[in-house]
Amino acid sequence: MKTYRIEDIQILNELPPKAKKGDKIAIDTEWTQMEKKKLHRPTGNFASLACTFDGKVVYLIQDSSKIKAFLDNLNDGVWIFHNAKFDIFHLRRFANIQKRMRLWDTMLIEQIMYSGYYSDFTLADLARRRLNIYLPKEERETFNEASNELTQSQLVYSAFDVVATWQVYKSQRTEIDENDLNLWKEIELPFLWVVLSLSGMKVDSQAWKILAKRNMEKAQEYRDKYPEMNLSSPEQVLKKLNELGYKKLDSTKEDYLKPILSECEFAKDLLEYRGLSKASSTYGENWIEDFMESDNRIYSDFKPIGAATGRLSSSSPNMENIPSKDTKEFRKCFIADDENVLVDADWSAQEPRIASYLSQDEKMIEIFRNKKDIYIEAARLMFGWNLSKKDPRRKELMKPTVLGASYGLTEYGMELKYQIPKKDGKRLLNAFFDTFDGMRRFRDRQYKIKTFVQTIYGRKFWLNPYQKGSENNALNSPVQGSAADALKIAAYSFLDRWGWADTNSVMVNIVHDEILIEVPEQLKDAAIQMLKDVMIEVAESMHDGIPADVEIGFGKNWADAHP
DNA sequence: GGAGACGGCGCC
DNA sequence: AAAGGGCGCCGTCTCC
Repeated sequence: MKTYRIEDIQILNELPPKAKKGDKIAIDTEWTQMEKKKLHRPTGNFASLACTFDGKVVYLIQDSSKIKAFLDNLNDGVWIFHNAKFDIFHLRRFANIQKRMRLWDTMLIEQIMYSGYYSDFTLADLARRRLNIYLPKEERETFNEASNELTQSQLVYSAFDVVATWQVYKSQRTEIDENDLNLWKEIELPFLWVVLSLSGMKVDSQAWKILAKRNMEKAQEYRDKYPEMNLSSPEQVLKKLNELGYKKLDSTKEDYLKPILSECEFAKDLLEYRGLSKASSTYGENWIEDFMESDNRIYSDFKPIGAATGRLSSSSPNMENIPSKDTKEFRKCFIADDENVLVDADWSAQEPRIASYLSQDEKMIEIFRNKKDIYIEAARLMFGWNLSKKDPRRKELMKPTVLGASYGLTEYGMELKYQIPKKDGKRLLNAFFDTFDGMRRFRDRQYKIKTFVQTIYGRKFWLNPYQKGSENNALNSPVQGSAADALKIAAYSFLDRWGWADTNSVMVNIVHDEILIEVPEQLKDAAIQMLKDVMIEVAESMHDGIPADVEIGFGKNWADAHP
């Protein structure tokens, strides 16, 4: 593997020339003293901005007052970044950058082309794979500790980075096919601007801290009850359970302990403790201290392609796993500003609808066309049951069966996860695939694929047939990924229709199939109507012939707004 | 004292 | 023999 040499490039410490339409310009920035876990927030200091038109001559400035002029000169060209979200967010601290479609992101494009095939998409990974060039990691890691002024060696390496980005672009451009290019232009590129526009969610920090304190104290009571051991240590917990006579347990996770809860006080205490411990550690005081900003809002770092399926992910903090099932207390802490309300919309039974489209299962499609509840109707067709919406069998048996059918759930999983006896689980799954035989054919067809599978809009997921779980990936990725495609299109379309804002848009959170916006109270009804319309239109144009349904609500906090 | 693996668990 | 997909974050434990 090669490394770049200084004599391969020329560094000019001046503004770039005026770009012409059609110029392809790689751009890269460097920042010093960035706070870890806050790379997505305005921390650190500007160090350099570099670009190259040809992979040889690099224009590089270190004076932040020249950023605007630098970018103005590049305006007519196509901008190439590796992880544009980062550079654009930080450049916006110095220059107004409007959403533009003349943009290429080597990271997102590589993810579009190779999700599932590779798991690492750093610039160094791409340079290694595509260019056979080694970008030294050591130098890259010196930027954080650096003082504001970069050393000569750091400047050279930042120039190498922008050259690598340009060369990776060239390599991708010759290889990318029409399908992947469309995904970029129609879905990921527009959605990138949504992520850059997101506002944070406002948090009632007082309420959160009271909650955190209570959970901490309750967790402490359990620690005091078992002073001889550490309840947070699975190893010690397993030892204790063995002493109590539960010798064949090989895990202490909740699923394995549920069967013994009625007879074992320790197991019961342990699970109580775990819940409180999780709440007070992951969602404790630190959460506020670490992430709440001076405007009382929380700004998460959303990765546009966070999962190989195409889903987003969220971190620092993760806004996708705030507790909601056992208690609404946490989501009550996410609030709207005084004159505003939160509007919260999610697609109902989104994944079963997508599965019915992909499989073209006639009976499932019929149920959705008749606007019926999929779980109730499946029970009727499978067993002749006549369930009400509140019948526990709907939630406890039918939901796992219908949803699990697109994941590859087995009767063993059903027993472990839902305490459904294996015999009954087997019966449920058999009845499901007997009744919905299109789904069985779809499943069996997907299971045979060994190369890649695609979403409705063509997003690829590369399979590794030698990897455990590959068959289920083939089954589930098109379903999960199509849902992600719809989400991205809907989020962009809504903002486009509502009125675009480059930063601090009305959109405040996105959770897989759920979109949250915060709007002035008097615009609430219009927002509800528009968001619902857009989400239904987008879903129905994707799964053509199958109606979509959106549940939408509003309120002063997230819990009340959630339908 | 930090990195990384692991067990565990929050959400969709 | 194993036994549902996708994430990110916590504490523990081990290693250096």
